[in-house]
Amino acid sequence: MVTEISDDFDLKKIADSGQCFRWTETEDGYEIIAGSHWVRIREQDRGKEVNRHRLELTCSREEFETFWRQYFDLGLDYSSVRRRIDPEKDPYLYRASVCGRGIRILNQDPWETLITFIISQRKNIPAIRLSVDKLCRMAGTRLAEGRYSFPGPEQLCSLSGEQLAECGLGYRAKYVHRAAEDAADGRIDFDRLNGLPDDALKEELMKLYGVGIKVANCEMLFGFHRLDSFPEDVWILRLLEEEYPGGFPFAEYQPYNGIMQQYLFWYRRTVQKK
DNA sequence: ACTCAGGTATCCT
DNA sequence: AGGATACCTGAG
Repeated sequence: MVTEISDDFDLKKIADSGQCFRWTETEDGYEIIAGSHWVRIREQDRGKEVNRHRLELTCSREEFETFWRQYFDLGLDYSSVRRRIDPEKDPYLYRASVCGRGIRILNQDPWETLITFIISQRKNIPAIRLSVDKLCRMAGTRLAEGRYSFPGPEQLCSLSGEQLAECGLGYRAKYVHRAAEDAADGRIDFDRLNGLPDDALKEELMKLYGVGIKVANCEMLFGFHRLDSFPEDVWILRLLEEEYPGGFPFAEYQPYNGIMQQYLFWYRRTVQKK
């Protein structure tokens, strides 16, 4: 099916934004696995009009409307969020947002996101991808040739410590195993967590073994779509130190500080590279 | 060989 | 409370 989108939308920037680890580049687009859904997506007539995107997906219109529309967060107008940035008052963020235009915060499954970001600690992005992929092949459900869903809590529980080690989890294996146990028997209840306000949700997430401030914020932003949460990693910390010595003006951008974080992170990593 | 990676738990003071 | 340190492992 084909759909038209008239808003910021850039597949490559989303893929490189560090929020998703199950996108693989194809000849002319990406292949995405999310939950039990699998799709190939490409943009037709790329680069003609700025905010007019014709996307071709290998799914039915029905599946697009019931799943992928929400996944890509098409209900939020990112260009209007971006226009809140005043180039005079915040030139650094403005530059970042111009360069990062097209990034969107995906709606990903909170379970999958939790495990992925537990794995992410002290790993670079290729290494995260590799571990997650091994985990899916080992314990996920086969969707198609060579494509596996992310394993559910019970599926992950069934793996031995040795098998987890084979996925290159290292010292994170015990965190992943505990999370799988807790989710499988309901001690982690994602529906309940989803009903909590931001501050209570963060508090609950940080109680989990292997989840500190950074992973909790990533889970808030990418797993629970709390768009105001602002993960502070080594890149962002260095950036804040250099560019915002008086502190970042969070009050200006509520409730979308997380989107601003994504522009900053992407700009710093891919444009400035320092 | 060596450092570093989208950090966190644990052990100090 | 806040600071130092160990930690698995793949990539550059």
